[in-house]
Amino acid sequence: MQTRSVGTRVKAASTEGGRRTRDRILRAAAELMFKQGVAGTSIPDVQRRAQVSASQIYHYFGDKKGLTAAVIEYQSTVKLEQQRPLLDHLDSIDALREWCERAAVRLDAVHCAGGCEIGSLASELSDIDPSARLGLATGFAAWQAAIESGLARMRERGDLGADEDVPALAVTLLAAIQGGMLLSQVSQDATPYRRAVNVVIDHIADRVAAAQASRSTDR
Amino acid sequence: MQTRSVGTRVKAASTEGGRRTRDRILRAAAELMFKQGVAGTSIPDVQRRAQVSASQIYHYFGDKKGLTAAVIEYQSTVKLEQQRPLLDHLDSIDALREWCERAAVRLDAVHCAGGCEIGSLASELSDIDPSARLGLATGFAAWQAAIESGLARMRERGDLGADEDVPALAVTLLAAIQGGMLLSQVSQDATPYRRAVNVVIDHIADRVAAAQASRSTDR
DNA sequence: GCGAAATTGGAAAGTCAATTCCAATCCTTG
DNA sequence: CAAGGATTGGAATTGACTTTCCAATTTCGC
Repeated sequence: MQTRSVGTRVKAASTEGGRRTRDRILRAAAELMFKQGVAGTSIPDVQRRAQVSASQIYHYFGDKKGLTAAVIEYQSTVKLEQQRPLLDHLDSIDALREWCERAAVRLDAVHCAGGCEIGSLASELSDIDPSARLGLATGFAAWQAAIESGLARMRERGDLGADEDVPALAVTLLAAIQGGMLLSQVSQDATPYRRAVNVVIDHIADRVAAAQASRSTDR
Repeated sequence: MQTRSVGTRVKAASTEGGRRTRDRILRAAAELMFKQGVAGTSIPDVQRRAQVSASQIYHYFGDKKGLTAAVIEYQSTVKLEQQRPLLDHLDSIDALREWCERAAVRLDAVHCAGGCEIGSLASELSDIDPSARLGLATGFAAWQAAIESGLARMRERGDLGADEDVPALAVTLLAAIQGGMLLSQVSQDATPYRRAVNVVIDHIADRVAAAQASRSTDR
């Protein structure tokens, strides 16, 4: 991963004020890139939003690519941490529904603007920025791992049959979330997201019911 | 930012050569915008690719927004027509699998670059170009309608129970396709797409099996 | 074949973004 | 408090892109 370019002339903030500035820039850039896309966000845009001068941005991030990379990492980790309490307990149908519905409420709140923070970046950057693609792949992997680990626990516990393809179920839920958010973004209505996600969870619930049935048959 | 602009100074090609030029531009723009995004595609890019001068592009499309709108319509109708034979017969589990696998093969062929022609445009433009969003919503609606009509036929036929929520199943499959393609694009591996789509089709197949079971119970 | 309309080439204007640079100013540390 | 690095402001450079414009040139209807 020769993350290139970023290695150039990037100073880590070593003073308190510096750290706050860097943070302000990062937040502003993340918000703007989420709302308008990376290409639609100019450095002057970020300057205005963060109330900083150009040199501060270049001082801390090197160039726009470096800033973008930082935003990707920021979104990946921040969104993950925000949901940590929920993510760590995705080991029941109810927990899955609750987690997905949480996102639906957020969609409602913003009238479905922007879609998924990571998904939007992924769609825009995957094909044109290899190092960004890597970062985004890592972000998605973390998400998928969280879902998988919940499902795996359900399987160990016997809620799911030993033969269930947990990775496939996990990736399907993630895909439904991403695709559902995209459809909701385009239609400006969270219904597609809710439907897609709930159908997939219904399917998982069916598998749970099947496991239960076969268990009671066994004895 | 109303739909305007497109109404401005756009000449329809009235001569044969003109039509071919317009077409060449449209194809070039569609391809480039697919591969590099709309923002990443400049007019000079399109000029080079289509071997035309700037004035020809502005002559036929008015401005970049008009060109983008034309590309959206082009992708919507062309992709739909390409798949027409399959789309009109999505009324069996096998047909659904065949249709989705067809797309998977295409993903393999391009190493998952670009994702979905409509989905990529949707993600990039939905939030920043209202008229583009409308066009994309129409495009997605056509897709969804095709899936729904196949499922509806299965329901009429009794393959699916009368109580099945066909629109929800259809939107879920569409979401899995879109989300799966996104995940595949990011990971450069068609596996996520294949898994997501097949799990959703498995679910539909389960519903078909359930309908069959309840039918044989009835008699 | 002739005139009008369609089509085309290519230069040029105007804008704006990315990035660099240098001179201030601030902070920390000894 | 003085040196030196960290941080900041803002102008200047460079380059690309969108769009306009006008002068050819071709094509079509008659």
